[in-house]
Amino acid sequence: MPRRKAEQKQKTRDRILDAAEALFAQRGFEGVSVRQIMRKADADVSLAYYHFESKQDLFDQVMLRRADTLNSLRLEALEAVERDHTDDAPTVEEIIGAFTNPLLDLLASEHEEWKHYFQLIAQINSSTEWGGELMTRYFDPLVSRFIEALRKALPDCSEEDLFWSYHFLSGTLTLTFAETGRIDNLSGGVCRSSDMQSIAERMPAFLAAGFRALAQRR
Amino acid sequence: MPRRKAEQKQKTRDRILDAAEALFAQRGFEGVSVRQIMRKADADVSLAYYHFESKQDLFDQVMLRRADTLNSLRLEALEAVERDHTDDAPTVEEIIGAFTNPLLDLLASEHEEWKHYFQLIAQINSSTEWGGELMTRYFDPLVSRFIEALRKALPDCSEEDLFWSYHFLSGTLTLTFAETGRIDNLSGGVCRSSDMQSIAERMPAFLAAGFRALAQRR
DNA sequence: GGTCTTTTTCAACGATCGTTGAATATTAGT
DNA sequence: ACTAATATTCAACGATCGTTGAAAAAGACC
Repeated sequence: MPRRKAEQKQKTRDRILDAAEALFAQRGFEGVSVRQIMRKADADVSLAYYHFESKQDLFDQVMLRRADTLNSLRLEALEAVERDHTDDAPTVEEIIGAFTNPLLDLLASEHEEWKHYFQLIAQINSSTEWGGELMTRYFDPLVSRFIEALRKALPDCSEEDLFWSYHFLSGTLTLTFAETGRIDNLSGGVCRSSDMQSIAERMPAFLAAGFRALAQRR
Repeated sequence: MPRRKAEQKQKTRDRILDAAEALFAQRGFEGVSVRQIMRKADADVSLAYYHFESKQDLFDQVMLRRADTLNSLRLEALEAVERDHTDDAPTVEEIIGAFTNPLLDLLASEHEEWKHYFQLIAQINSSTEWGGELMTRYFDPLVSRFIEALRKALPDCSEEDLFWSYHFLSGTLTLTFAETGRIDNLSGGVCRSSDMQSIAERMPAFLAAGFRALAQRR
């Protein structure tokens, strides 16, 4: 097994993925050309087709690259919370925290990379064209696991209310972590999209209250 | 003033706008070509450039066409709620209802047209590239008016909490009304994106509880 | 050093892109 | 009916698109 060469190849591949991730996040799949991606990656156009099958495949690999990391961290966080509750069930806040805290941690450690990734997810999640298959394939299994935990935390909540609550959460989450800057404009600088501290303090409380409101509905 | 001809022109213009709206909603600005739009509108390519300055202008006019209608209906609903409270302030639920009910009504009366429009808004709202200017220009003034009403309903709420609460609401709203079908997949058919009745019953309660949770935070 | 395999570059393909100017069809005003 | 104005079509432009095959460069193995 050649070492130097395989390493170099992986490095090039990652450079292409990074460039693609940033540009796709900014302008969407159709808004970016392979040529622009490779220019940003400082490599020849056709090199993209040596490392990837097609533009579509390149996009899929961008999505896949971080999906496993994210899913693992979230699952780990959920299991840690459950481990602390051997007899009783974790609270809604704790479960939502396990779902959102990994995102906050990742943004704190490697901000730019994950910011682009979350922007990409936000776009896909609110698109009818792409969202369906992609989100279902890579994220729904873990989401079902979280909903299962929430079901135990809210035993009186109906299935419909549970799914709708998660759906509302999903919209809040994807928009917030996309850091679109919308709130910066609207608030005239009072709030900043990138202020993860403020988000961590507020989002779980806001969403948990919503879950409880629907669960206690008659 | 010529009547028949001006009418025909307006009809053609609307046909182009309808086709563009549907396709932009489905695949985004860059994902659709002017030729595809005009094929769907059953008209020649260059006719697009007789009615509109450019592809970008066509997109802007698609956005503008329904913005005024939507803003007016929302403002009217808010003022109706305020009229019913001469001495005390409206509740958070009522204000949120005035913000969301017009969307439900429009979807009930002209479902397809407005569905495409809301899908378009959802895409723009969660995009860093386009969202900034467009949303700020056409919707933020009215949003500020709603936040003002919410401030009166929650006099103890800090400014930051108020803006963050609205931001969370905004994510929930745009995703939900885009009818992406995500919840249909996730729930295995228990919930349907197009079930406006279920949304009307749940969303205001969910969001109002969130607002109150942040307002009562110490 | 020479050979083989792997990585990168060069040059080009047909298709489609947004846009335009001139020609044609349709309607308005007289 | 004739003319002027408006609405629509035809034909084409240069640019860029995603993608490919063959040549060149670089590292691995003997």
